[in-house]
Amino acid sequence: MNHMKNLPDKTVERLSQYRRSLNNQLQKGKTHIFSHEIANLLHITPVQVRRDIMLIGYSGTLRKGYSIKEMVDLIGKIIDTAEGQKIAVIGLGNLGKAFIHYMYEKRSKLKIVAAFDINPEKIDKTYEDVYCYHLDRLEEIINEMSITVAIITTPPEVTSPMADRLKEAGIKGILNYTPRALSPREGVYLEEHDMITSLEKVAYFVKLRE
Amino acid sequence: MNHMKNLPDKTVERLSQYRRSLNNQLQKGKTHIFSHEIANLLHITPVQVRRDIMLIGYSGTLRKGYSIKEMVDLIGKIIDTAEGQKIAVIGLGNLGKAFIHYMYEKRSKLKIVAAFDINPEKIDKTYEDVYCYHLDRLEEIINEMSITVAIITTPPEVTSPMADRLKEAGIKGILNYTPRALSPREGVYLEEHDMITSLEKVAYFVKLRE
DNA sequence: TTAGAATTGTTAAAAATTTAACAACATACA
DNA sequence: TGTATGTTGTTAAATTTTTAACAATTCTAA
Repeated sequence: MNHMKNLPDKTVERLSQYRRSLNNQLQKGKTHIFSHEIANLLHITPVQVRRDIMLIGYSGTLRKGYSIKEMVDLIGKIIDTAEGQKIAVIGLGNLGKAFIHYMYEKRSKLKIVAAFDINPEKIDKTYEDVYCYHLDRLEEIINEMSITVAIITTPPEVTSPMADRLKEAGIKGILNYTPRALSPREGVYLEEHDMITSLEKVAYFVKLRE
Repeated sequence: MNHMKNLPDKTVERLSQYRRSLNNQLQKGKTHIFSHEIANLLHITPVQVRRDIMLIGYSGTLRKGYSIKEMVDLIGKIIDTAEGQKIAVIGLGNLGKAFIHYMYEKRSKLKIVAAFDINPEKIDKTYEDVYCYHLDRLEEIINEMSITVAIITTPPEVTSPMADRLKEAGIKGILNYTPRALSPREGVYLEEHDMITSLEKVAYFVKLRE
């Protein structure tokens, strides 16, 4: 179980995707699955699937494949903390709401427990069961609820100061979905996602093929 | 100019990020920039920056660094098509709107020219200058406007049939932002993005550090 | 005018990631 | 029974990506 500390980055990313697809299959009533089936779902190679599975220390049975249930549980043990982590959404605009909606279908132990905004019309109401607080109460609520991860979906002008504030408030991981890139903060894991970049990548490869 | 056909995948992804940061700097009045400055902005290494720049065939001046303007233009030449590509958003929910809003600040030649939905309240109105059509007119409009790329932000149940329909309609690149993974379609470049995965990755690394 | 500092461009080495290859085994069925 | 088929688990090879190293150059200023 301890070799899992050293899982390759790429494998970690795929684990989450495996679970997404495996849960789908589970709902369809499937109980076992072969490596090449998983590979098809994610459009990667079967070898890669088997290798990842090896790395997390799981084994399938030779002619039946892998137990979907067992794999989902194991991935959960690796990816989630025991109690799950708590997440805050900073900025309850379209993107913030999209996140909340996304998480609503509950694939993981991760839970969005609070939203923050400065728009009085949004404050002290819930959006899909998530309560929206005034930004002034950021530090207080993060502390009270032991929130560890924050998703920034604010306007780009305030991205950077917001990251500072989140760090001060004790946040350990930031997912930045605003168009403005952040520099890393000591002691805070930072993941950037720029929606335009993902779009430009698609456009580039479309162009290449012409 | 022809060696650019073979740019490494990772370099292509970074090009778009370089431009995002360089444009920021340009607005601040900066005209030249060193490799280590760019590296700081994206939190990568200066060597990597220089190597990427080498690969796209650009050169800086030895003590002044790189001309920001020239780099932005060159990246544009590589990433954008001459006229830019046209993009459709499928599903004008929170996520669809977030995309439109994001693109509003216009960093690239890419342009969202149409949205599609089935909600009568949204149809035949514009959202931030993007006109929303009824989904029934998908094929017609894609054809008329020569739209090449589509972003799927529909509910997960219809992700897969929608991809089929988009392929039939002549779409060349799909960016899937729904929680349901797609299998690849012949002749269509597919990029998946699952918001939960990006969140789980952050949560995983936060957990690791404890 | 020469030494020193800073920066680029590029080749080579290292590290990470993916893919191939194949032995071992289970099952089906002739 | 035993042979063919299909699948896993794993080592080794190949590929991709990152990092290191350093020569070449420009500028500064002693």
